[in-house]
Amino acid sequence: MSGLRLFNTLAKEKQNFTPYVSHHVGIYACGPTVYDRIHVGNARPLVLFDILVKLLRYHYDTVMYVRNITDVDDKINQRAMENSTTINSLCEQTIADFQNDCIALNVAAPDVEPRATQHIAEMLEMISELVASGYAYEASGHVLFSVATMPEYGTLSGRSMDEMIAGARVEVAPYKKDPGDFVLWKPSDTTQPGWDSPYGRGRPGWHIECSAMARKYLGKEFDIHAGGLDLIFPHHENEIAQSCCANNTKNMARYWVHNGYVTVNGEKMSKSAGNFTTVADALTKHRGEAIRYALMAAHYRAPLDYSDGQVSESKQALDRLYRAAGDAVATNPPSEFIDILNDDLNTPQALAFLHQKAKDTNKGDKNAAGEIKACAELLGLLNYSSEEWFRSEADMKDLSVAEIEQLIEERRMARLGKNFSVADEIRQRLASNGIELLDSADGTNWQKNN
RNA sequence: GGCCCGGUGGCAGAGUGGUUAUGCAGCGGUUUGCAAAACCGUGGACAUCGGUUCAAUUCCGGUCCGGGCCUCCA
Repeated sequence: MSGLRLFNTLAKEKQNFTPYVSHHVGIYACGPTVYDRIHVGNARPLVLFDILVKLLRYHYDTVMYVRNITDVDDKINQRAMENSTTINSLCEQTIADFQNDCIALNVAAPDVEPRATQHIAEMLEMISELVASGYAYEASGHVLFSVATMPEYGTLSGRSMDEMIAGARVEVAPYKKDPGDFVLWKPSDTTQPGWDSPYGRGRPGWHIECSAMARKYLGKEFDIHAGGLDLIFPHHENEIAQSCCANNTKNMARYWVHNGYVTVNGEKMSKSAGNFTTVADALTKHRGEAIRYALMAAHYRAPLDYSDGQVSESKQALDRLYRAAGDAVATNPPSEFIDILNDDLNTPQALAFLHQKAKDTNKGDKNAAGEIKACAELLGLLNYSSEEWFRSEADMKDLSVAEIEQLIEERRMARLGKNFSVADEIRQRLASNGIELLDSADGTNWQKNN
């Protein structure tokens, strides 16, 4: 019994979480399409589901976390052409960049990170099952899923076929039997990546890879499927259709978890809107850990407005935690903290709890610092020693550590001689180099400010 | 056009049918040669209009405003 409760999009309410197999959890999250660097909006689910997986690992003996990489997609083809590069080298470069971004944000690698192009056979197998059982049909070189064959289609997103047809703004391809039918396989010309198949040389539609890879690594029915709100329809709806029909199961995953958007001035951050900040850009101004903190500062289902100011505040909040926790050794997270995270991953309240513990530490509670460290581990925060945190960004172009320490010694002598104007000059000089001096009974410490 | 979500103090952001989180910023203290940190105290909010209730920011309904999905999207 974990006590974990999650808001399940399928049920539209918070539910107690129980895995299919006791002590074991399987979770799948939709990963990036590797045609471009990820932006802060893409980073939110990475960080949140990283925390969710850490919490699951805390509760359960084994957790199988699968996060795919989509490396076959028409956006990739287009971008490779625009950049006069090959699809392969674009993908390899983007994956390498992606992994660096994850490291900077302290997002742990999943247990399996399957790539679509390495699972074409599994996709074709699932497609042939769907065709054989009448859920899919061939038309004009395409294979399409027939939504009319699945009465439950639309359950996840809460829309009926009638509504969708009523609101349809898409041009419907003439070969579709039904406007809602979606592509499982499509023909490739000689310039496009393609694989031989019973339907001719072609490439997979977007959705089938997740169904095929989830089945391979997690089985026909698994516990949690996660992703951004914008994947509910059509992506996840279509995954469910493919998987449930091919596998003859009631569910693909039992719990569907969706994170809210990162917004900019209240509007969704997205590639197409052009209002995005890449993680790489954000990292030129901010610490990865501060960005990570900012991404969990709002509840995961609520929108999160991204701004430099927001990240700077996160940095200040982290400073406070680092000062309080220092280099204490992590003990165990208090049950109160676990309860907070168990309640649908309430990270803002979890952070508030850490700040409460910081206050306790400052007031003399000897256990609180170790508890802060332990809690922070679950959130993937406070990964540095306080020296690393407060000094690592020090700009050493003008002053070496030895020079800083020499100046501190000169200042100490000046202070001993009550020569405070000299002491203040040294403080000023260091301050203008971004070094802040901290006097205490034990002597003078220094840190990089801001 | 259809469907969905949200509006909390200067800002960010939890939560609750009655006792007003947390961070940053403000104010007054303690401390400090200075600075920082820390501590103590303090001001300040639940979009709006109705309804239910002994009591509503919290439940219900209308209004206004904002956002999203229906098309690639985390």
